[in-house]
Amino acid sequence: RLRKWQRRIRVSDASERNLAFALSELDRIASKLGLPRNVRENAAVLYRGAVEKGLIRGRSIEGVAAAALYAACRRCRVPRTLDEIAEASRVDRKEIGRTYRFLARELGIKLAPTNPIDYVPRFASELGLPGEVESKAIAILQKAAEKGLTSGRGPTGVAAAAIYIASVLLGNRRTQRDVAEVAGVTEVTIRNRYKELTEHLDIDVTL
Amino acid sequence: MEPKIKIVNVVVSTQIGSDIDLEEAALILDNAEYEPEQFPGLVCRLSDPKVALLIFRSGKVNCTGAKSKEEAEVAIKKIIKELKDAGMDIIDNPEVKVQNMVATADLGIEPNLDDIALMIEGTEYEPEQFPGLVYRLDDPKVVVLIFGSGKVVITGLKREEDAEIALNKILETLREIEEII
DNA sequence: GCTTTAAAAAGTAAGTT
DNA sequence: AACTTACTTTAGAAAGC
Repeated sequence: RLRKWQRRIRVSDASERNLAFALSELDRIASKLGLPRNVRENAAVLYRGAVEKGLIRGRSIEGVAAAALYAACRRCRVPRTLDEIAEASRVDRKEIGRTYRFLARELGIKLAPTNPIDYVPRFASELGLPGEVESKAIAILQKAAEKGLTSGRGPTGVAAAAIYIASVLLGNRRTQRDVAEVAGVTEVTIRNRYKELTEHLDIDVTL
Repeated sequence: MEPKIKIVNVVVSTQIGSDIDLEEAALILDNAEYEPEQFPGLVCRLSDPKVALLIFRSGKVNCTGAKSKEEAEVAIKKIIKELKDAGMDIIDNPEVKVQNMVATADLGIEPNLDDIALMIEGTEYEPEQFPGLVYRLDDPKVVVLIFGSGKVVITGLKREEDAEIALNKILETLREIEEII
């Protein structure tokens, strides 16, 4: 009887220790990515939910924490790519993606596909672009979505191309190389999306 | 027979014997690779029916890359003959079972993947990772990858006729979505 | 879970020329 | 900038780690 009691204490000790570790992991990764408090809190809620439903079995705490953070970023509309999360954590993108899908399914969270528009504020800010360019890029992306020019393409690539076009149109030009770097895509991808957007949206970009 | 469905890959399994000496088989078969440290099966590629066969010590055999069950059977008979002619103890006409088939088709329309992802349960669409939307059907238990172009990949098929059934179900679902929108 | 096999879809990436 | 090659996703079997 005493044993059983001690075991319970041990188990709850381990659970608390694991939860504390998970929360510190969330904070560590979130800090590295400069994520706001609400995202961290959202991720913590998701993580606790996963613990309560016993979804951690067979998975690493770091993996679930990283996936929870990835999902929280999307829910808060300040998306980070799987590569960014993977780089900030010590979990590879494949496992984060797999765990994220598992969590979304088991916790009954349905996340809309990442909207390229959600990447614009961050990318534009990192490029030191003014609000007008940001607004123009968003307007381009809205038109692009209406014409089905975003479906199937990587959200970061389309967002990058829209920002590049907007920067040129409003006389705040950034090079494709610079935009590509902050967006984490190649210049080739920006060129491909650039061609597609300017052609189908009848945008005249005179350099 | 409206949509032109094309089977592009058939995976089949069978058994051609038991306790097969893979080292010996590797010497007999031409294009064979056997590296037990890397994988327990012997890999043999044929060019005639362009397929790949995996042969295991247990005598179990997998054949992939065929365009039909018949093609896979031809391939299996070929290696059986080669191994038998070399004196190995092999089963002659083993029963071949189709484990999976992959087909491609075209919906004829360009679907809005975002709408499908939002409105249909059981779909996964993560353009950051892959351009296709993953649609799992329960009835014919298959998985369909839907692309923005309207092209489609159906996999998990056990029977060829299920491809058209799955395709029609998806077209019907897509029509329902458009009505709602 | 991973390893190996084949094949398609479309996007993205990387290395050459 | 074009080409080529290669990896992302899906299913399924096999034997072993």
